[in-house]
Amino acid sequence: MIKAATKKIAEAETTTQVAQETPTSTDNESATDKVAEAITQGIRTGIFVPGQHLLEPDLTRRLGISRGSLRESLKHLAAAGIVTLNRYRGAYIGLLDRTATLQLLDTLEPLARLAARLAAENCKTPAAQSKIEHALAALERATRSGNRAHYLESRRAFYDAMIDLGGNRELARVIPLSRTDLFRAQIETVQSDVQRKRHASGYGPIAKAIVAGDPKKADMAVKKHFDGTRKTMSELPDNIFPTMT
Amino acid sequence: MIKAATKKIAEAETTTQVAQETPTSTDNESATDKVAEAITQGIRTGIFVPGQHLLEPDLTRRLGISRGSLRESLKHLAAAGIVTLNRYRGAYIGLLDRTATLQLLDTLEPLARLAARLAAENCKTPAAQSKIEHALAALERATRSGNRAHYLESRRAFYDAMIDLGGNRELARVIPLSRTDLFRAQIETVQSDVQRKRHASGYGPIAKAIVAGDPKKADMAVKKHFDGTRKTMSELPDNIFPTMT
DNA sequence: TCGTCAATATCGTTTGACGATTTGATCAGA
DNA sequence: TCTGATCAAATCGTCAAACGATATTGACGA
Repeated sequence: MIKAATKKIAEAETTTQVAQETPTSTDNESATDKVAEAITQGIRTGIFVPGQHLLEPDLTRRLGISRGSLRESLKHLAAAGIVTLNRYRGAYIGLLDRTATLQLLDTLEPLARLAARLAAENCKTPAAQSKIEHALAALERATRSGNRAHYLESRRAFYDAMIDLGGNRELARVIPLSRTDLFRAQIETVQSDVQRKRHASGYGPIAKAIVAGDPKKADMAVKKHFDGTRKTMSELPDNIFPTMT
Repeated sequence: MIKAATKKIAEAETTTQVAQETPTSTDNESATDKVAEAITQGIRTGIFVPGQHLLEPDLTRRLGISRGSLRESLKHLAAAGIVTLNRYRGAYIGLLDRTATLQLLDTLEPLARLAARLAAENCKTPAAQSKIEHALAALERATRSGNRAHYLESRRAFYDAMIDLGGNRELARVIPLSRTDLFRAQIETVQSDVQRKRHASGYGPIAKAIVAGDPKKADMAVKKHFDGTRKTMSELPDNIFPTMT
């Protein structure tokens, strides 16, 4: 049975299509950055599955780049925690067990709350308010659409808008380095619709508090959002997490 | 589609190993990792100065590695914010202006406070307590010695001990990705002795609260420490920061 | 059935090469 | 003299090929 599963993974690897050139990509991007972007996008869209083994020869063929550039990309992604490198064994898409997920939430929460507070403090102009509201509207639209990649993209866009509004560059640098995208991509595939809805509904109060310019309320809204996520986590069965052997 | 992805997760579970890196120091370091370590250490010792331009030919000669490996290292360091890469212009050791420094403190503070709380909660055994006390003793010794590299090293070791004790792996991953080392290395060269002493004295109460197993007090001690650092920052003249051209 | 050992696949690293871009100096003209 | 264009050198981004090192796999024999 192990063999069969392995074969299925192999099939998925070989039949996976290269992510077509992103229409929004700028020409200023280097090849290695484009590859990194392709992989992160592939995780969002489900082309790459958490835990999947990435083979250098395969990736170089599919992405049409040299091995050196690919390895630079993998180094970059490894530093961001998206892939893990095992010496002489290659790269794997990151995989979070239950403990790692809870620790991720503990780490991310204070950063997200800081981001919300800063955003609320700086949300004075109508332009800023509309940016948050637009991001929220897009997120709600994506939630209704049921398209997983679209939802994950909008969710990240909402965070980006919030962080950008706050104006703290270091925060903007660090938050994406937490493995939130990985966590979301992994959970998104296993949670129920009601859990998904619960999670998505948490962004409304956050946006409202930010637009109202109320840092304290924004902070609390984010805290509540994280508490809800922890609740969802506690409801998920053990078998969706990798087993440590 | 979501169903399919779920199935993929299940398959990945059975066929892929949990990417679990060995937390302790492993000697199976690759050359690129060693180079990255050499550069960060070089920053601590003052061999590399913030803002310095790193030339690939020079570094390959000096470090005795190939260009490919060096570039992988630089990619890793860039992801960690230690160096910044400019297309066709090369790599520069990161440089923080006053605003970036304050934003760095704002971002790092909640993480450090979380680390202190977790450490205090888990500091039940005598072994754990002695580890913190040893780290503090080494830090105080380094402070008295006046050796800058030694002090920066001990300071990081103290943080590492605290983070390790807390047991949150994600926090352990994210905190080094903030550019604290860069900030410290930059400030260390310009602050006065009284400022240096003030900063170093902040670690005593933190360690004491952790050893006492008092999360709340540890949290407050870290907050005070950061407030002191902000005060030091406000006392530093503008001319020590890079001028934005 | 289980352990041993060779074959294979993949990774880590080096070397060399080529075009693309920036940089700095040179030089002509106002 | 100053200004601007021109050109050569330096450096970077990328590719290709190769070699040893290591892990994985599968066959073989006890």
